[in-house]
Amino acid sequence: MQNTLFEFISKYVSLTDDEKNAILSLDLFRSVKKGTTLLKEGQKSQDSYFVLKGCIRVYYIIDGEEKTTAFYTEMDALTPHCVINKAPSEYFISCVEDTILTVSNSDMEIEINSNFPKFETMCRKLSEELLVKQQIDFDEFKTSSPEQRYLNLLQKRPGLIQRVPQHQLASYLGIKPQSLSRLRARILEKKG
Amino acid sequence: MQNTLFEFISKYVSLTDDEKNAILSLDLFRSVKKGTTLLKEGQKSQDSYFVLKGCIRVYYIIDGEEKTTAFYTEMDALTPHCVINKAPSEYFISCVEDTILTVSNSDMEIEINSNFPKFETMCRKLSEELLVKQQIDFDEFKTSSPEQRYLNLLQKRPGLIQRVPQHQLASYLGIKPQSLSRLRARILEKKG
DNA sequence: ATAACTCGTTCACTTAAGTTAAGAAATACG
DNA sequence: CGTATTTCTTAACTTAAGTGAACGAGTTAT
Repeated sequence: MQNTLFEFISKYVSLTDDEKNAILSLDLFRSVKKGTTLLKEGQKSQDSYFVLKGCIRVYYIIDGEEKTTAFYTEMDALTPHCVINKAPSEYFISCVEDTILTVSNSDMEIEINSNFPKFETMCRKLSEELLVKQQIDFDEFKTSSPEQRYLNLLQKRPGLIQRVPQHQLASYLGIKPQSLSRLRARILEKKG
Repeated sequence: MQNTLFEFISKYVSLTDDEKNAILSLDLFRSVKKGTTLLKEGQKSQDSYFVLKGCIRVYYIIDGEEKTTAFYTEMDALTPHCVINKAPSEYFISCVEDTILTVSNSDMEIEINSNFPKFETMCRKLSEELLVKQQIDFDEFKTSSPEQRYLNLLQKRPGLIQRVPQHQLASYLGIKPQSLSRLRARILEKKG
């Protein structure tokens, strides 16, 4: 499990064994049951997450309806808006599956930063990379239909469709669950 | 015009007069005519932009059709994907209006960085801020209908609708120009 | 000045998504 | 084990977006 974390970090900076041990001594690892809510709307939080195993999702509740906007799975890092904003959260975060993740708060990060300047470099690289990735995702979303989005997702994250309830997937694609069912039936028809 | 740049920078770090002069000596300012293409699909580029006056847009050409995904206006900064990726650009950038902007390339940024560590701090803060802003925009896009998106845009960037051709605005909203016309007529009906 | 083009709008028609409702299948729970 | 609940699918109907075509207004080019 720890290897997953270090494998991720090694994409951005290389750590000595001392540095690795320093990180391990922070005791960041947590096990969370399916259905657990990590963050609620209106809450203030300092916690960032890194998913080692399992799946967590971000969703809003708008007019009483859940609107899922993101799924984070193995090797995905998530810093909620409210941590950057220092404002109450506008959304919920909860576990789709039993999940193992690291939880780190701002104080810890400041402490790591002061001991290991490398860490700051990693954060800069990471947020630059995420910015570009997200911009590409957004562009793809804007320029394609729900059906294309679904086919796209099948290619890019083939596992996700199996792991996640359809109604959550539907709202992630910007449509209603009924439309997703219909759309899938339509695709099968075309193929067969 | 220079004040606009320093006003922007002052949101992230404070500069001494010496530092300001060092930036001015780089001769970053450019005037560009409406319609000029700053970046083409397939091109490699190192240039980042900051809009002082005017408007530039990002668009893809997919199946021969322009798909506009972003407009940048006064005080907006833009680093194209290809600068981070070091891969050929997937999209075009061109001027919607006569525009004044700063153009800086990676080499310059590295040089500024080595002389003013402040500058690196600014970049980190900026990309964190942009990441959150963009995530919120994406979430809003996913969770709303074209009509809601249009009304939203009217509120958030009221000037933009006047400054930009309707067909570009339509594809920015994820719909066809005809649908935008219809949608606007529908809204007027409801009001009147 | 006229022809060619671009741009925005409108219309009729097609296609796909939203809505409401019902029922089957899977899951959770006492 | 069976009951309740959630999840997924199907269907009929409504609403909105896509498509293709036509038109007028404004722009550009020759």
